[in-house]
Amino acid sequence: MLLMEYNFNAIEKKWQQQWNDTKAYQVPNNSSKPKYYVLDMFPYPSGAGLHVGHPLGYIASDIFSRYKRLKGFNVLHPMGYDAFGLPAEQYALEHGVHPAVSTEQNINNFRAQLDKIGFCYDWDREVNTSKPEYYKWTQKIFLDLYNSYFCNTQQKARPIAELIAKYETSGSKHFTAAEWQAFSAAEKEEWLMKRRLAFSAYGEVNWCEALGTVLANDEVVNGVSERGGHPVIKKKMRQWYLRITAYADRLLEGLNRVDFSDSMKEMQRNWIGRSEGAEIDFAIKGSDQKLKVYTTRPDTIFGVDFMVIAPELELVNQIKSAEQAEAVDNYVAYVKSRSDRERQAEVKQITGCFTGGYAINPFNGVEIPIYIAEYVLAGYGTGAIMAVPCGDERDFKFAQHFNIPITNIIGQHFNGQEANPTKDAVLENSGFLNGLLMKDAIAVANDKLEELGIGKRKVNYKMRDAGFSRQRYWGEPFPILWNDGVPTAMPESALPLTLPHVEKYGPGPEGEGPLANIAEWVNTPEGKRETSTMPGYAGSSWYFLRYMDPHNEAEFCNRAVSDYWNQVDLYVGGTEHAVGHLLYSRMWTKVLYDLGYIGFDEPFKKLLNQGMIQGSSRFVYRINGTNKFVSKGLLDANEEYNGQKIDKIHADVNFVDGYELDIEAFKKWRNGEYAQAEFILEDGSLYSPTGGQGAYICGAEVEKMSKSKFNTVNPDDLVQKFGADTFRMYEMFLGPVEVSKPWDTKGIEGVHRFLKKMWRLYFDEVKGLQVTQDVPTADELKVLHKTIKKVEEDIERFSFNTVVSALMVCVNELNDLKCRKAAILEPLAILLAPYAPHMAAELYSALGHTDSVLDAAFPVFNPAHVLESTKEYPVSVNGKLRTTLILPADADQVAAEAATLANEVVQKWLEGKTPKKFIFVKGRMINVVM
RNA sequence: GCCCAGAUGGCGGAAUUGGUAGACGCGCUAGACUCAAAAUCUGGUUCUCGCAAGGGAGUGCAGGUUCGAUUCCUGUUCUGGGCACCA
Repeated sequence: MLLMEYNFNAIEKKWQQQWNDTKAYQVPNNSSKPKYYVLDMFPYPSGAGLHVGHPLGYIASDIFSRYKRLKGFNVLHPMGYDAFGLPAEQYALEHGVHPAVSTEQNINNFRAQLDKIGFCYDWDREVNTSKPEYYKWTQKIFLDLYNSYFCNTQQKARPIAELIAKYETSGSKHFTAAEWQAFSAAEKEEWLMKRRLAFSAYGEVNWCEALGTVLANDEVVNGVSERGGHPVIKKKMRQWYLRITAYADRLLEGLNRVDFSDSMKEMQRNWIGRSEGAEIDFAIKGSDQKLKVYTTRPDTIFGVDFMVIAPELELVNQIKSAEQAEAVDNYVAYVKSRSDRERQAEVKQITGCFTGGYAINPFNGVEIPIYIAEYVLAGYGTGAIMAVPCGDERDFKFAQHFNIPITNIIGQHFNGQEANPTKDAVLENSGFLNGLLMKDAIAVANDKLEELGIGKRKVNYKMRDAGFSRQRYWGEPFPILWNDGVPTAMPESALPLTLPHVEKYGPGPEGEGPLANIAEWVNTPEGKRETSTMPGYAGSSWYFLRYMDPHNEAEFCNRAVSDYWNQVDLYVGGTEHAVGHLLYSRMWTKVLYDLGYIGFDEPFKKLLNQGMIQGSSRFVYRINGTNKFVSKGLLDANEEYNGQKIDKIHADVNFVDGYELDIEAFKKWRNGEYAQAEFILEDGSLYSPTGGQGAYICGAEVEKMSKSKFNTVNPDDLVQKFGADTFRMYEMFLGPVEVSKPWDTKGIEGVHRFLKKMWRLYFDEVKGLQVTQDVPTADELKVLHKTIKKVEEDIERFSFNTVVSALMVCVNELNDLKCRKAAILEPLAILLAPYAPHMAAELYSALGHTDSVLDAAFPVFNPAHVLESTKEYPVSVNGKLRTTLILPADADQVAAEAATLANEVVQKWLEGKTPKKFIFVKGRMINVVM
């Protein structure tokens, strides 16, 4: 009995213990082996714990790490926690539990769940962004950002001290050295703030007056607060920002040097949104003010029929006419209640308001009405556009809606029914641009604008500087002190500035963060502390560096150590971080590189995106107003039962077997909420606990996996029931890692059966180990080497699901061959090791090894074993497959043609005619065209 | 609305450079073993016509390129992700 059957519980416990005891996953910072760094996007430790969707990427990266180790690499594969964030604070608000306490509990829970799956993390390197030992360095990097500026000539970050020195000796284009020296501290700081990489400025936030607090976009639903449904408006507040726009071009350029998917690069490029155009100053009728617009199409300037400016611009108040003032004010108030998203999304419903003001076209003197409209955002370009309805669909619809006459500058290219955004039309009605092709006219128009001094070429970015402060408690405090509105940085020696303990998590006065309520913390002899905290992405922008040197108390990461580990070779995570986290961490890396802390300026060499695992929800159907449930098949096409309305209710997937409801479990669910319910089964009979064969069939839908939909599946239960090895393999077997797919627990038994079947190649349940030392046959070697090739190629291209299939095929074939030979089974155990490390270790040691399977050598493919002397060709006639033909592997076209035409099936389809064409692709196929 | 991605049997998926569509697994089904059940094993399983041999159709939808298209191109529908304070 002992170890003869596949006792996964005992095996997994034994090897996890052993690997723990021997520190088998500990990774040294120096090694004669080549290095390889495999990183997962670390998790936010949510209170809901892990569901089966979370480990998908972790398992993929774990397999790859183990594979690389077998291939002889020194592999860094760490794990940690992105532990600051809003949910813990929300939980604190609702339940009074301190975020530090709930976060620690959640981390312990996560850790226990992760450990069961058998990952090869070096836990000695664990990081936790909410620990002072960690955020000390987040604060230090913030100070570096604060104390640096982006030098436009060198195109890199430099210490701000260099800029100050320059100002002192030679001034700038805005002031002389003498003027600088005469500035007050506040005036100096005002100038420096314009250059610092981390800077303070005013920006808009979601403000909820009723709650007295700033809300995250997440907390605002349809313009009102999620909690309480109070109105939310935009309000200006002092914020911290990171000057990521300074790095826009380098962030674009760096994309050419990293291995991300094209779509991921595309998303980042679109986010950065670089465009080349012109800024043009329009005179405003009856005013000295200028209206500055940004356009990528200066060639269309004679087609401008109206201007649109962002409602929040100060200019609006200066140009609105007396008659339009009320309408303008009402519209501005309306826009204040709208989110940026809403403002751009609802194109069908056109809104806007005429200001009563006019701009003057500099080339023909035409008066152009100025409108305000929500679709123009203040944050992009100059916050004002020149609208050309014949060339832009949104402008066209706007013009139609407000009955603005449309000027056609592209002749027959414009049909009056819709705009035509072409650049290939010849311009008409366009003064000095007449007769030019639009794409040629752009440069001509730009030259003219610059010559006349009313405009200039300008590169614009859609990307804005990143908001870096939150009016929250659970984040890194800023090492900043304020005196009379002037910030000063704390010295690095004073770090970490630890987060003080609070009892209440509500907002401070004026909507500041909760820290503002602690007077003794805020007020110091050196000044008032900054009361906002850093956002979630602060700690995650550099964590991959801390893993390299996690215990260093003198620096965030030693240069020699980061030189050794260098870039992350493989980074695994979801596409939802495409533009946020990935851009921020790329920017931080570039800054740290510019300042000489590290020797590379792109953090992630290769990015692998894992898809989302969706939930497969199950529904039960209650007849409306009763406590009676009806099986799915009894519902009619309108989802009604005998004309009665039904309530569709989520049932917990964990007590539905396939589609069949476990009625007794359902009755006990939710404290017996449905204990008294009656059930009409699929066969129409009424359920009774004692009799009957009938079943209650549930409905099913694919939805996001979420607690509220009762479709989450906990990995712990599956590991308990089938073992970690089965669980790991099944997660991979589900489909390609990159693709989203629904979870269905049902199939896990197939993978489990496969592992048992493989086990029985080595062990007989009665006789024990059955492996022999006999010399393998050619067939057996062919099966093995075919598998080695497939497994290696597929892991290298991250096709983990097909590796599982290949191993299944291999075991099936060896089983058919009744192969029991160590020469075959030992390499096979090593092939299995990255996927099912526990079972592989057990098999490997059973074969007599005292060394660890973790450090075995990956089997080497030998093509000699898989050579074929013949090839079965598919033979098509007119592209339709009609038969197959076995030919020698080295057969040439002449031989193939002779054999094909002699074939009786081919002759039948040729009906005695001579084929027009004979296509032969060696090693592939034959096609006869007639 | 804008950006990105996806769609193949009852289900998850395979087909790596345009070359035998449906590997592998689930489910279903027939059988073996068993007093019975579980476990295990063997066979079948895209749809359709046919007793069979053998045809026909088929990779969201509509077109196109090609000797040949799941794969390339154009258009279109639906689904998922992101859109700047969720992480």
